[in-house]
Amino acid sequence: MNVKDNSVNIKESSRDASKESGTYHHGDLRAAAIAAGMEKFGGQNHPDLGLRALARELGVSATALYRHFPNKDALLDALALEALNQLGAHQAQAAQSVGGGREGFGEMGVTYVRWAVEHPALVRLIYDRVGKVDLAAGNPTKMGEAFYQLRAGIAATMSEDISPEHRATATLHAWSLVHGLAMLILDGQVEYDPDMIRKVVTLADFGLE
Amino acid sequence: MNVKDNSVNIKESSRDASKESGTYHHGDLRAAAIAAGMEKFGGQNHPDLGLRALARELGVSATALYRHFPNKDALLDALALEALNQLGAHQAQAAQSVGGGREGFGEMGVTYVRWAVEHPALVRLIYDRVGKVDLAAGNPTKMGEAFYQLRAGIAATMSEDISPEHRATATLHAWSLVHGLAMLILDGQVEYDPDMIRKVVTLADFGLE
DNA sequence: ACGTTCATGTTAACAGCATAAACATTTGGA
DNA sequence: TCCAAATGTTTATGCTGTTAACATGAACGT
Repeated sequence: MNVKDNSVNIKESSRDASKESGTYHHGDLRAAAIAAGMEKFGGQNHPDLGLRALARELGVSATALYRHFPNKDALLDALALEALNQLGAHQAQAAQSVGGGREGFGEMGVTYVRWAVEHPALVRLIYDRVGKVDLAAGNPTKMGEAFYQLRAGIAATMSEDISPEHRATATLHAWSLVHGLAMLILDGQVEYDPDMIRKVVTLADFGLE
Repeated sequence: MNVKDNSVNIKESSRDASKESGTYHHGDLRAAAIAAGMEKFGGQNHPDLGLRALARELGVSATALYRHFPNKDALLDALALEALNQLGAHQAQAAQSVGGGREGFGEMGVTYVRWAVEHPALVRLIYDRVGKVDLAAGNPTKMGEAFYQLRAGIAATMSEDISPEHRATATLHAWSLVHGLAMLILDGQVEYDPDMIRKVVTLADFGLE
């Protein structure tokens, strides 16, 4: 017999973990793994995930995740994509409820930084994974699209009667500013203060108004 | 007998590693370890150091480093401090050979970004370690001083007849901008191009001239 | 000159990690 | 109903950081 005398317990705990969408025989492990991973990264600063720990938390064997992800990096990629989509949605929503110009970008920047502060490990994960994935295999991944959306959201706060080159430069300027500010906060070099963020961000003048 | 028949070889390779400042009996391992670590991080993007690999490279036993560093983090801290000092020196030198105002800061920013691009793993290491160390034990570490020097270098490009608060805001703005730009490049989101860097950085207008 | 002490290095061992191979079981379709 | 594919478990391998016990050699007091 492969399974020992506590097999029933193991199965039960497996069932407890997730019993929705039970299309196949034990549970929807892949989704459960991503959900648990996202939750684990939610309140953390530095991304640190152990396959064994995650599997234990899911009530499943240590190597079970290899049926759904070829390796750890693949799981992290999935998490990073999920996180990037969340950030993108947040950002798009903020861009919608805001006008253009300096104040508009101020709101936009504050939103970016706040999301980063609230999900430090996820921001780190996003940039860490995309830095390795996109370069390795020149694949037009979904992460590429998601990043395009992000940049588009930032560019949306700028008026349209400026040259494309200047527009590109200004977009990069804005992205660098908010990203750098967020990173300095996450790395403990600057303390988070929304008012201060807005002051710093609204100092930006792209010559766009 | 504790040492096997190849003990002589081991000793010899240990001597080869570093024979200067031989104050104590085998070699100056601590310095050699830091030097080797710096070299290993020099041409790397993501910081990744293995104690065993490093020890092997130094011709020394796997656990020998524990006589000089309480743990791996302590070694990384030492490396980060060394790197931060190098960056600081580079930055101070750049600040000296440059005037104030927008162009001055442009030169300064290009220097910061270029150093980051040339030493990716070291920049990552610096911010990674300082983010954990300074917060954990509220110690007025040498890294704190080094960072102060860094900010001072950036602030030096600004004229003096502006209010301290505005000055602080502008400094943070400038730091965020160049740091974010550097990070986006290291993470593969922006390709390194000195001219573009200068364009983006000189877009900054802090109301300081 | 000699013996002790301390800094430094080595060996062996432990727990945890990612991962691969072989085996077991459940599901779903022919 | 039966076979194949999907999913999970067990076992094993080689890596990692770290600790404990032991060895060595240099420095220092007498």
